[in-house]
Amino acid sequence: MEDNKKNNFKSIIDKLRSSGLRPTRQRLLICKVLFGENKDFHFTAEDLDKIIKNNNEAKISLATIYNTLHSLKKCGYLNEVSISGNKTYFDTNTTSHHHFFDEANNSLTDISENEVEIKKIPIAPKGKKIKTAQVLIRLENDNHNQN
Amino acid sequence: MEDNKKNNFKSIIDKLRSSGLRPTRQRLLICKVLFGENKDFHFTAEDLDKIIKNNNEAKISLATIYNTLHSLKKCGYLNEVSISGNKTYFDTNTTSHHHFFDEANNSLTDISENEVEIKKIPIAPKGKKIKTAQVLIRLENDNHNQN
DNA sequence: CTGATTGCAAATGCTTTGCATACAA
DNA sequence: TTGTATGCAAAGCATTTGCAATCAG
Repeated sequence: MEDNKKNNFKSIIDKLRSSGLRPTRQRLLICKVLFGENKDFHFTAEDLDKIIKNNNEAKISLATIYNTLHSLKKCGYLNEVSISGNKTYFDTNTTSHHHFFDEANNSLTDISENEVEIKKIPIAPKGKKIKTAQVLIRLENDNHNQN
Repeated sequence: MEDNKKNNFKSIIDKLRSSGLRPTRQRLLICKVLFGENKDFHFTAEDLDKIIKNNNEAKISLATIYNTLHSLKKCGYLNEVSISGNKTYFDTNTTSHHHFFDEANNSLTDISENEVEIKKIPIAPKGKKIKTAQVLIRLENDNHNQN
């Protein structure tokens, strides 16, 4: 487990290097938070800022957080998800997948690709091709049947 | 056709009234723009502001445009679509439907409900129920086969 | 009249930018 | 040393809010 983390850490340095990103203290810390645990999650720049502040490992300026998130996105280590209005959400899960969006608390959850099956899909307009087809399932509270 | 517009216009007044919205000059003008032509479209508050400015019918303050859009949304005459990042898009098509999003030019197009069929869908988490399931198909340019 | 609506300008919230300082190679 | 990256504070947008003036019923 410790070994795993070390390996992850080392591989992160390599990944950054191979993408032309210098493995700076700030980038490593951010990557540790984002990719250290191996569960996928969604977050905003400010979420990440808070997590880092709470871990109270040396602080990172918000500007650097934004820079780094965009760099990681450009290199394909993060996806950007546009769902709830005005904030930019990032997703550590870069594979093709679907989402639940819970309107009661503005939270986003992954749905793995194989839990959804699309049977019929329109053809792309001329000169275009389909890049991805993602399903967004909006949830609301079920007051009649709380299970 | 003129009759149709007049009817639309009249029905808009009625609609507004029946939703408890006073048919003010500003609201009528906005509704005329949004629902006068009977094709569905997508727009931002600023788009609407420009359209109204260009038509150079009496100007409407941006704050009022925002207010009105939110009122119309609340009454179910508009849908809000969150797709391309930081701006809020509205959609005059309030029926359940899907979208193409063309990444080459950031444009959104409707896909009618019956062009898509979802075969398998996950069950909602406890205490929640599914409100809608919408498919977003991202498009990119097809450079190999322009048709 | 009386409460709803408008319009302005100021305020807010998220994100980006400019630029001097610090750092990695 | 040399170009990259960081951090701060300021600027930039889209959107919202407060409040006085205006309008609809």
